[in-house]
Amino acid sequence: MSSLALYNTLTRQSHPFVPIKSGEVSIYLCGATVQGSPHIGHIRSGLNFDILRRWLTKSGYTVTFIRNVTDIDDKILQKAAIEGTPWWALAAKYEREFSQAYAALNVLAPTYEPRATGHITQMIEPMARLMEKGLAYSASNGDVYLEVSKLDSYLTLSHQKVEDLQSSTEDVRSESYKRDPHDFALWKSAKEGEPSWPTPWGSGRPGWHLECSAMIYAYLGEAFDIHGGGLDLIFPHHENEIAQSHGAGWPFANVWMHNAWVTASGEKMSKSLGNSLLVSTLLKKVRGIELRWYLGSAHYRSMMEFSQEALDDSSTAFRRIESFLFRATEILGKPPTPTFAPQFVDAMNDDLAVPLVLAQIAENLRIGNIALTNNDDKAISVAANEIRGALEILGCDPFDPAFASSAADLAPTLDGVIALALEQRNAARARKDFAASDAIRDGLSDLGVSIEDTPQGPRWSITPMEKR
RNA sequence: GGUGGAGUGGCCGAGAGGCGAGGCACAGGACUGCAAAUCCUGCUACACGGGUUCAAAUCCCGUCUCCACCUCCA
Repeated sequence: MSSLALYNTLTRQSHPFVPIKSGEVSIYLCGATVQGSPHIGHIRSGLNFDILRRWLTKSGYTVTFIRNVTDIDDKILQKAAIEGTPWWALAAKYEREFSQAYAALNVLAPTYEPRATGHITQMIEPMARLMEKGLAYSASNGDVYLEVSKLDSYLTLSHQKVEDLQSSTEDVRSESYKRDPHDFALWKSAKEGEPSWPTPWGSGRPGWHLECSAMIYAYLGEAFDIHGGGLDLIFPHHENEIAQSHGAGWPFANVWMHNAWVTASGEKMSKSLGNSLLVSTLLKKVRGIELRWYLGSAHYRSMMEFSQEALDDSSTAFRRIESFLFRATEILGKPPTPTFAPQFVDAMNDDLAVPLVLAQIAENLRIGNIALTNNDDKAISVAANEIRGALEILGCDPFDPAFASSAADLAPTLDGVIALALEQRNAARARKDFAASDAIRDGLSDLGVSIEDTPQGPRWSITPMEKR
């Protein structure tokens, strides 16, 4: 049986995964800066790493998964000022929206979810170490900067040269405070009307990068296994995390994993382009499990071009799978038991080759449907078990209580009512009164109840309201 | 300018030297009172130009196009 190999952004290659502590895996994922509503790109990141986490857990590792919340930054302060609400209220509002979106898509809650503002004390330590080593300095404006030129190495993740970097306009403006335009802020000095916390170098608020280094050290220690995030965090965020943490004397992350974008019309989704697709908007069109199936279907390192058509196709495909599992459950008298086929294990171990898994599911679905018509319970069971096993890792198990709808308790009643209608239809069909039988079927269909005649008798399912 | 990524059939999307990934759509067929669902069959593609090789979508050289990052970003 194969063992897990993961692609490491640091080396641009896949390597066999070897955890620091045998049997344990520590993961840190850069979570959201809670300054707006979550769009599907944000959630794709959480979802990709959720699949990794589920797979590691199923592979027998004890996984510690930390995903932070950045609840203080320039944009949060700006937006709060514009809206006239306290910055912490704005941050909390969007943090709740992210939590709801994660939950709707069955992204497991992290082992711990630290907030930046709750870890100011922990940020002092790396700053102090960097100051002691002479790698950081306190500038005349009260900011604390990391002096990039003093580092042993810099930009090892993005493989760039410092001199090739373009200087930003901000750097040009603040050059008088920085010793070098490429130095970056660990700590920003207190400004009128902005929140601040005291430090030995004056009061202020954290720079963007320091919080992650500090929280990683607090929860995962000096060295940990996997650091994840979106592709756009490689530079500057992750480079600067490396700079701070290495500078502080910590070995830091072993493997760096980065997920690719969801694009719309070929371009990265972003608020400035106005092409953001909010999770809440899409959840009005498809169920959470369907949106997850769609967003999880591409390989995590591949760009994913969103289209409504692709989402609809994907939902239809998922309902086929679901329908098979439900029919199998009815025939077998119990839900399938998740199992993992060797090919599935190989695919997941190959840097999470989800698209290969999709092909395996499609093949199993075909075999399972044939078994269904042949009344081959053994084959039905094998196919259903393997499909459910794969869906479980992908976080799309229809039997997962996380996806149970509030209407579930109405199901027995509905079932009875529809069964009654179907009895009438069968009676009509028996006396060859097809006008009457079709009228019943059409009537149910108008209400969103679709009927399938199977060798085991008619089945019904509900078509979501928005699809009609 | 620097650093990466991508271009695969009508559409989506894997693969990374040699047995047609897979899905959707479409066409034909089986089943059905008719549908739906399901199954079977068909649709044989790798941006362009060279090269290496017995063999290239895959390796090499060149070209074109698109995307991302270069201090807000998942």
